[in-house]
Amino acid sequence: MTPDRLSATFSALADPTRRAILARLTLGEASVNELAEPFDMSLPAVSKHLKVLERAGLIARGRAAQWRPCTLQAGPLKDIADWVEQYRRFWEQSFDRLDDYLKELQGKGKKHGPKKQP
Amino acid sequence: MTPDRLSATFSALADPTRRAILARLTLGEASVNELAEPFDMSLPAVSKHLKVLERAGLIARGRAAQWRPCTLQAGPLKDIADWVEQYRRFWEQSFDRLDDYLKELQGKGKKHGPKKQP
DNA sequence: GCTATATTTAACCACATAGTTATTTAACTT
DNA sequence: AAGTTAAATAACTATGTGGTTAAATATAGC
Repeated sequence: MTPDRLSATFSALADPTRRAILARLTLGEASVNELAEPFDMSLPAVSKHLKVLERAGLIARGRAAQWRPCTLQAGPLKDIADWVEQYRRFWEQSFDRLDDYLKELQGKGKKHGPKKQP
Repeated sequence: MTPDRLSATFSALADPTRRAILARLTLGEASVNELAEPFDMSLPAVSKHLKVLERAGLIARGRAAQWRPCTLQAGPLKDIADWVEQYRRFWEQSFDRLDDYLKELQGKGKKHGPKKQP
């Protein structure tokens, strides 16, 4: 089965090495050797990570002599942002509940705090 | 190695079945059977997906008689939102460039369109 | 054409993932 | 106690992932 784009993007982001590569690319394009330099890992391993990022549409690769400079392509990240945005009210709601709880702890003197079902 | 929380979250979200389960849980808590119903998949398979979601902190499981109602826990999704937000300027920049390009195509008569650095 | 540099590909290994069916555990019902 | 329902676990299979080392490819420079 060909995995959907969103799955491919989440999957690509589920690895700290790949996220670090993306972070590096926010500073500008870089060669494979430059990208590999910070990692205690062979070059082919990094090359594989780049292939995953490329297939997810998160990087593009140019050609300049024997170098293949990589550049960040943030399009799929917008998809992630849009997807997760659907859930915003749920985590804000959680914080609201925590907030309510803390307020209740502080205001012990008050009756009972708000109830959901009276 | 114990994978970091962000990796675990991205990894959990990289599967369309699990994302569908989370979507279902936005409507309220549900039993394992209820969650499994839409999928052409055995119950143990769904049970495994739930375990992945639970270990990523994306759901919590209660107890009510022989049912284990699942509820959405959106906390880790905020981490995703915060992480991806770092990259917003990059996808907006891409759209800006596309926008500039379209404007340039339309306004052929005008001098050169607005420059970033004057 | 030869050699050095940059990168990819091939072949392999260990382990994780996503699914299956069969069995087991837990709690309710009668 | 026996049976039913809900869910998890066990045991297994197939495939994917992340890493390795060694070999192949592509380009630049002499």
